Amino acid sequence: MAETAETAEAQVGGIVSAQLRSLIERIERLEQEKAETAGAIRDVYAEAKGNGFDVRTMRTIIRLRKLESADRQEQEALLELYRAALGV
Amino acid sequence: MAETAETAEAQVGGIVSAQLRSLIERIERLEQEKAETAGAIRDVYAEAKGNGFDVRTMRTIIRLRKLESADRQEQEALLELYRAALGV
Amino acid sequence: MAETAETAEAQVGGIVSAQLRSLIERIERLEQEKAETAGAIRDVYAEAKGNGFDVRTMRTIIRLRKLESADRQEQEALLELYRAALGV
Amino acid sequence: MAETAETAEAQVGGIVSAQLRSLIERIERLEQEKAETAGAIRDVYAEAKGNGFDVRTMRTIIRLRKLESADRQEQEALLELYRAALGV
DNA sequence: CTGCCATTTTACCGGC
DNA sequence: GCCGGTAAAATGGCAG
Repeated sequence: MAETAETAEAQVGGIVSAQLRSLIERIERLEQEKAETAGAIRDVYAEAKGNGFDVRTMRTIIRLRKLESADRQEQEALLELYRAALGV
Repeated sequence: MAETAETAEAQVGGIVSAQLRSLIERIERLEQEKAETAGAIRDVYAEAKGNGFDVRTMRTIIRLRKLESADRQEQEALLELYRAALGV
Repeated sequence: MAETAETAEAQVGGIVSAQLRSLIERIERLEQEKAETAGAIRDVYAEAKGNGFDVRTMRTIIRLRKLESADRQEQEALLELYRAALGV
Repeated sequence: MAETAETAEAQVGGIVSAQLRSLIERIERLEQEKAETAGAIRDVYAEAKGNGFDVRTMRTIIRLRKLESADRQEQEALLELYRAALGV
């Protein structure tokens, strides 16, 4: 066996370090992607504004639609909960 | 006039300090009140559970009702927005 | 005896339903109260800001004060914050 | 020419409406994409946690890395974090 | 004790 | 260029 205890430990530290680096780089890549998508959204709003639409109103519409969809999902969840509670 | 510049400055610092203390104490008092209300809510859930109700279901119902009310409010806000936009 | 089994059951269902409604309303009332207190807290922060205080620093002070069992390091941070806040 | 003024106006309204719908759908699509990327990030954090890494520390590291113009103090904090993370 | 959900804090974006 | 408000991230608390 060629490695002393310290060397083995160093290897483990190296491996852990490499894992950490890999995870962090993956996250940073994804965050960049997310930022780009956010940029694209901003561009669409800007385009809309350029075509005379009111951004504030658009945001309200989109928020409302999201809310309605969340509402529907909740209703389904509640129904499912009742279903389970009643052993149907 | 009895005060040197330094003394006046110290007075100002003292006043600012007293203001800060007062504001912080008000906030802490309100936060305590909020915590107490949160405790009361927990108690009601505990009571409900003791009477055989399913807490999870109750939470879902309450969340849904809040969502519905938020939805209604948003719809009104949207209407109001349109109203304003059209100069009615 | 005037009630059939089904009627009695329906009564029980009605009572349970009323209990549930009552519990939910109590919780909703308390949550509203809690929201109002939260609003009051926001108002105090707004007032503080209006008087030239830094809200972020105040939040930090309050958070640190909540940790009554603050270790030495936190005490130092608190001191440093006061120092900075008062421009000493 | 077959269209009255009102009809032409209705057409314009229809076109505006279609434009608005298109813009909103584009935004909603992009927001969904953004949400999916956010989900992927959460997954990576979960994986990291599963491999024994401390998520809070990782978040701090990533935040510090984002501040490319980190001053010396931050660099020291980063070093300290790595040191703690690797148990040196 | 783990995962989920609510709350709180931070960051961003539009408006003035 | 700043302010205010709104959405996202992060932390803390609670149920299971």
